[in-house]
Amino acid sequence: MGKNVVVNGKMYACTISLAMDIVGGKWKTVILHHLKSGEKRYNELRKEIPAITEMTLSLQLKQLEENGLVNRVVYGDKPPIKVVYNLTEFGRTFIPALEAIDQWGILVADKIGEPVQENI
Amino acid sequence: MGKNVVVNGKMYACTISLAMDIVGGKWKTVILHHLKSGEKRYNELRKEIPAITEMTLSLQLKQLEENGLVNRVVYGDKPPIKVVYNLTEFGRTFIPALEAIDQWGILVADKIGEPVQENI
DNA sequence: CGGGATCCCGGGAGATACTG
DNA sequence: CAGTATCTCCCGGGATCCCG
Repeated sequence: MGKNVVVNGKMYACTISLAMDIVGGKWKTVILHHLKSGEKRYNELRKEIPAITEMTLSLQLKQLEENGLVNRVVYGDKPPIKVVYNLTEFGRTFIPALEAIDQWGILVADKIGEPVQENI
Repeated sequence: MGKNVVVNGKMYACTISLAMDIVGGKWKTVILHHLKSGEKRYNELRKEIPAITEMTLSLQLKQLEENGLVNRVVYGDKPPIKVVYNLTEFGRTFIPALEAIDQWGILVADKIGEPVQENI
């Protein structure tokens, strides 16, 4: 039932745990979801994910980049510089799973979520 | 881009973070994956997921049960008792996402995983 | 057999302030 | 503009032992 796999020196008993080790955590899937629609600048991501802190956002982006899911492109060498993030080809292979998770989240929200005003 | 949702008093900025809050973590998707094929006893799960500790397994099962994904059925009242876990109807709604994650994990393993002997 | 109690640790994540 | 540098807190998860 799922063969053992070794990736980057770490051993996984099944492919599910491998996948969750790469895209698990509180923010990674959220970031990937926001990059699905196209490239985004750092501050765009911050505004679209208000609950994340600067430090956590840049840390998660770095980890996604290290795992080859996200590409980081820098424009300019003197401040103000411009940095753009987008999904790599490998990152895009995760989109089907991402959408399946999103669909399930929508189902859960419809089923047991309480409605909330958009604006205060 | 994804409306705010409140579930169990917690607020989520998008459905992805809601989903990850329910099935995230190191073990929940792995457990659900092993329950996909049918009901399992506690010790069956332990043997199929050797890397998990007893305490963590029972804790994760309890949380899955609290969120309505897993059903726990007890047979007998004097030790040795028999406890069986299976997916609820709601838990089964997560299977498509689970399989999408699994497929992606397989893809990752094929792409960057190193092969490993099954037996020592 | 299927857990609970207890103790513990590492790292994920936040708050605040600062910088090339 | 796009981050770092610290410091801190919290808690998911592990280790060990025990129990109905």
